[in-house]
Amino acid sequence: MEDRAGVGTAASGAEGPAPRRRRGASMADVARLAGVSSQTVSRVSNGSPGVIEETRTRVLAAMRELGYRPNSAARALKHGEFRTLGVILFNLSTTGNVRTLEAIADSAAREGYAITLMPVAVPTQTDVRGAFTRLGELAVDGIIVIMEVHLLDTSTISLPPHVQVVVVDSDAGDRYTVVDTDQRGGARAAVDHLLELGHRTVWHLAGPPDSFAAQRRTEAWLAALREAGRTVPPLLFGDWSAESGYKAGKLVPDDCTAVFAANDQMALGLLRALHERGRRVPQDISVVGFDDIPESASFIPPLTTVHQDFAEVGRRCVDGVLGQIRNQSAGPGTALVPTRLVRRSSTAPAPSAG
Amino acid sequence: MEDRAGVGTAASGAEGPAPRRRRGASMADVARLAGVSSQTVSRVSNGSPGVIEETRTRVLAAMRELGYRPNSAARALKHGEFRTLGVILFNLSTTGNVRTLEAIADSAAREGYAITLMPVAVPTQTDVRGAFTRLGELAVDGIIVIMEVHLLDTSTISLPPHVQVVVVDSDAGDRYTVVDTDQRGGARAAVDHLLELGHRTVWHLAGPPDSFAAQRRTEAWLAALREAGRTVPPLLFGDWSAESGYKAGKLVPDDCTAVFAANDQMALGLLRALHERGRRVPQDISVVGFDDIPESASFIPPLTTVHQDFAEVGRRCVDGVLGQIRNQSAGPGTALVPTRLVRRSSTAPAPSAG
DNA sequence: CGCAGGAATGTTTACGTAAACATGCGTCGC
DNA sequence: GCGACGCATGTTTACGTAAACATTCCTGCG
Repeated sequence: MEDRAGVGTAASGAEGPAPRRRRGASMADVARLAGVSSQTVSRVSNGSPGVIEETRTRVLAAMRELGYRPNSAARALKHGEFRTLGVILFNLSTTGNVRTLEAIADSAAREGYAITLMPVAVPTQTDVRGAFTRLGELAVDGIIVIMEVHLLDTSTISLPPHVQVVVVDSDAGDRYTVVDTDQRGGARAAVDHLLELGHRTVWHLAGPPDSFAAQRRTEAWLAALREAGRTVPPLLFGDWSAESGYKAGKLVPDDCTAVFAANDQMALGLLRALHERGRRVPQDISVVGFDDIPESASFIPPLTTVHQDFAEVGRRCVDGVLGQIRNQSAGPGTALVPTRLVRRSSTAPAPSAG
Repeated sequence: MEDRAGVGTAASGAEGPAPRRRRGASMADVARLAGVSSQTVSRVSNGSPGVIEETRTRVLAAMRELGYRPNSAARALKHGEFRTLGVILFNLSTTGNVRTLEAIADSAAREGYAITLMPVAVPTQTDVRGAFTRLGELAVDGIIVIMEVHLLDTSTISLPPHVQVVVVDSDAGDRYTVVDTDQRGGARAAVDHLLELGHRTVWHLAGPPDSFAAQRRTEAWLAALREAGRTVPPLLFGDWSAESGYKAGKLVPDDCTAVFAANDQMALGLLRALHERGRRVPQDISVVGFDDIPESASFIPPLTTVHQDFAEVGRRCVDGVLGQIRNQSAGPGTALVPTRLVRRSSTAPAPSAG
């Protein structure tokens, strides 16, 4: 009576209501039903050769009957890998983050990897460390951090060993692999474009100062103006929202003929403010955005903006972690994804200048 | 010589360059270093009682030295659960989906569950089934499907057994647990609000016809008009985008005094079109949106809209799956999350009427 | 002084899978 | 006709953890 009946799928007849196992059928169950060994089931399950057609059919039938599906925990334990990547991010409310996440998920899926999400509500040091720790204990082979604000630098976050990390949009290129859009190049292209159109100088509607992306775009704007020997107008700040762009739009002086906004949403608000003030775009004033969100082609007027290739960023992130996982290779360093200026109708030659 | 040396951490002296194990340290490694049994390490790791302070300290030190972190695959295998929920969704481009996902991730994290993302690029039957299969093999205890279009109904998608499913925004309430916003109630509140303001009838700018949410909002709009005995104007269709709302705004006839848009983005485009046409909102025409996205309070004029509580939806989804996982309970059925009308400045009494 | 009792720690085992090795049987070559 | 080979399948084992059970040792009481 001490046989393995209690482990069987069905009621074992004795000892009351049979503890009705909750876990799914295992290979052993399938093997028993098909009258083969569990190893043969394993071979069928993995498509390994060396199983005669008839046996395979019988095993497959048994699998179907029992609703067998492989236990990935056991598989992961055996293989030493989870085929899963963790993504830490701070919010899902900015276009860039969401699009990047989307691209990461797609790329990962294409490589046969799943994505485990680890959102961190408030980006405090403690929370980030907590997230890293939890992810470290989670079933992931690598981690991608979508880091928009200054954090990794300011403290010694201890990453779990044996887990590879790639960071998006950060300054930590000396310690981690960083994938980022070429913010500087994009911003520079935007400013140069406006200068070439004959504008004396270019105002800048910047994003929040603690954002890496905003910071780089601002730096590049400044550098471009300085190199061209132009006067540098005061900075305007927004918080990425259209509303903040609208507010900033009210502050732009009448003699300003060109504005470079750090993202398309703020540019949208800016356009609205200018419209309300009766300043025609692009005849009186030119506007360039950043991101090339889908809607920007439908703004009034269609927005000249800097296109970011989020899909490519996602792809490189995934390639980066997987590369590290597989070859042990690829130390710290920064990979830049190129941007390109998309010229639409919100920019034109300066009104009075040549 | 047949001892366990080969299993040890360091090189065993013979046979060349020692295969340098890549997996992290295991309990056995920690145990060896601390001079205790692996069971004691387990007890320390899980905070179980019955470990003297001195031993605990020594074990913790060994853990730190080896950079030990528990192997979640082994844990999952032992426990029979992964503490992970899978989320299937079709795109990350609509506000609602993203916000819901965010809420789900937060709720899940609070319950100690992680989220595994499974995006399905093109929502064809095949792809969905594929996603379900892959997720079935994945390390998840339950699945939440964010289903915006008609799919589950039209075929027999076979869900992996032993995995609980909750669906957001679907008609499949007879077969799955469905959590949804009270689309009908919200739409009805919007229409009633406009009728109470004395508008003869209300036009409707609907979302894409294959969207469940759009469909329900349209139905409720229709029902409300019919019950009030009003004439039913022709339907306008958009695709959720501001641009489509803008286009629809050009088609609204001059004698129309009230429009109910199926989401805030389309309402935004609508406002722009009306503005360009010189129709003042709300003096000449009232507009109501749906969703209450953050920006809607900053539209011109601030938009009266139907607030959706995405956080609550996410919470209920997680509660739903976890409930099913834990109690086996909760069969099919639909849970509605209430909506509420937020009155701002885009609605006013009808121009000529009462 | 000896033994009961309990606290601290160790040993065994099972979770489900799959690599490595073992077996058994049929067929082909000489 | 008999052994070697190879193919289909079975058996053993290990992956890392933790429950269940076993052992040791110390304390306190009779």
